[in-house]
Amino acid sequence: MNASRLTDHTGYWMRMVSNAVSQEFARKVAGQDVTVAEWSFMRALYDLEPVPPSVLAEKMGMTKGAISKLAERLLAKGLVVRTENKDDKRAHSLSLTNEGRDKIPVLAALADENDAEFFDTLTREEHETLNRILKILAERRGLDATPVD
Amino acid sequence: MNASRLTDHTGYWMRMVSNAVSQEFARKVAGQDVTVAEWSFMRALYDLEPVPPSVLAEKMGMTKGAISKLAERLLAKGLVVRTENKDDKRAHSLSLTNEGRDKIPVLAALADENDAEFFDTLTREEHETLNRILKILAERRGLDATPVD
DNA sequence: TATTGTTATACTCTATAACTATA
DNA sequence: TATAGTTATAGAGTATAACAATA
Repeated sequence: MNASRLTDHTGYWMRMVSNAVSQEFARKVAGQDVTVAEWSFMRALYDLEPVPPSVLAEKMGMTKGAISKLAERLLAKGLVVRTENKDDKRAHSLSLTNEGRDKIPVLAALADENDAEFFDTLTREEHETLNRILKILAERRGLDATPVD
Repeated sequence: MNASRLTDHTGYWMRMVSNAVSQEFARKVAGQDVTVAEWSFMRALYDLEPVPPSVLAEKMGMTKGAISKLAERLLAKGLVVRTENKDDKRAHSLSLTNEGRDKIPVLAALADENDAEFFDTLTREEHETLNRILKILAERRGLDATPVD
């Protein structure tokens, strides 16, 4: 085990790059009064709504406690609503409000901008390969990779 | 801007995957009484020691305040030492202690294990491509990609 | 004055575990 | 008893900004 072997950990470099990307993106969405985790939550809702918190937790790789806390904040911001389940009073579903849904394209544009800033340095082929690999990895972990189109 | 376009954000998927990898790795290194950020810090030191905190901050994409806090914790654990700079009494350098250096191969083995768990699902070529791309991205951001060998 | 680094403060993110309400 | 979800608590990670010491 020599020094150069140590640099070969994919998880290490992925964390390094991902943190840089997310930190910069956090700055961008702060102007919209939204955090990165909130964007992620809203993006997932956009595909899945109406969805119970338990399913969202599974799809996002988070605990239900974490989802609950995030949901509460988005509820307070008026971006998300709860809908009661008539069959089971313990359960409910989460959806975007109109205000929340209207914010999606704005935030997506910022995400595009941020992606460009970091990934346009890659060739088109490299970028596509990276996307493909990331989706494979997400899918294998049961994270919410939308069905192959 | 339709729904399917929204799934194409590289940053989104990278964060999803990176968080899953780091969370699992955190569980693994917890048994060594080390956090993921501490491992990252120690790995960087392994390549750069002795190094002033300011340089480490730059190489790791963190603020000097964050480095200071991490360094203090590793100092308390006996894994890192400070060395005074005789020319400039404001400055100092950080290095691993023998105990810290001995821990590196143990932690690196856990990182290998964790990488295998997540990335062995890829073909060898895909894995190598991913590594190459991540290093390109890290380098362009001035993060401490060790010199090309 | 400028620079190196620390400290104080605050907030996000997340987990674990205890709890509540309903089934 | 089991399940859906919330709440309480705690700690990691990080930033910003004020500060101290030295240059």
